[in-house]
Amino acid sequence: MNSSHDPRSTLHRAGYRATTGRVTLLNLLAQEAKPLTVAELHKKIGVQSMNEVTLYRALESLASSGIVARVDLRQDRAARYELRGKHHHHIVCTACGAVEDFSDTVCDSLTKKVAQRSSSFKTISDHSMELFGLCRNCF
Amino acid sequence: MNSSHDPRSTLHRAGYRATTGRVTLLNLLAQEAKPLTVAELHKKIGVQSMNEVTLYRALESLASSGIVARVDLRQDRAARYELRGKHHHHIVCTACGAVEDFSDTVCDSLTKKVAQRSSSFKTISDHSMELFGLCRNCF
DNA sequence: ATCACTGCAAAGTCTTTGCAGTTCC
DNA sequence: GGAACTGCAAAGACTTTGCAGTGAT
Repeated sequence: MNSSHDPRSTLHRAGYRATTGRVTLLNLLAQEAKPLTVAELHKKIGVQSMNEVTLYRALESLASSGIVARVDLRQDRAARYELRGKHHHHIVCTACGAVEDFSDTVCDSLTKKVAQRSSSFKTISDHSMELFGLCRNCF
Repeated sequence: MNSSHDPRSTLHRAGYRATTGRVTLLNLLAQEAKPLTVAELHKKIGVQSMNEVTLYRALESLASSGIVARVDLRQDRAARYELRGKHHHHIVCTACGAVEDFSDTVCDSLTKKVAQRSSSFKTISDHSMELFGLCRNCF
């Protein structure tokens, strides 16, 4: 049985301690459909349960080890975080902020092609791609 | 002759006034290879020549009318701006911050495909895509 | 017992807002 | 002349840092 959905082992595997706050954070992120800001996460976790600074530090750690991803959805100045599950991209409604995921079928090959053609780049390790438009409600 | 490289007419066409600061800004952006932060632009324009707040306001206007584009290159928390010429994307070196442009050949078709398949989105008007890796110097 | 983690307070960075004076059309 | 633009000062939003105390392993 895979342990990838167990916060405690996820944390331990990455060399972190399984503190209440971080476990709660990972559980919360696991059931979220879209990337959340630190303020949103803080509110959901419970303002009392975890200091906002601690949350910042936890997210920074988790992002640096690839457990969570930091996403820019152009919605505001705040960074958004989501669990790094299977690779995907976002479609964002520029009016209401609704987010839908989609899987790409071409990014990998495009990345390879661009890397080969580039005169100054050696390796490409990651990429971002988001679409922006209007959802049915806002159209 | 096309007036698309003349800051004054660019501004006028968009309904703005061709003030010294904005003309200088557009000229500066035209000769830049990569997106710059407000602080970088401020320094290049000359700290005396244009107040930083005015620069923020100018960039906000120009971005809202599509003359400049705001870009997120994950380098720091500051927004970066570039002239919106022909559509392109960026490869960013995660070590030194070097930026190279590339043109995409697949984004448009991907966008159409995703829009068709999406259950909740009506139209897609824009997209972002950046690649991250290591340049030859940092490899 | 040790070292990662936490909370609190404080500061730092980037950006926006208000308002009075100035400039472009 | 009038609306757009500007500068200055101040506030606001988001994030980071320092340090002493707490908790997980």
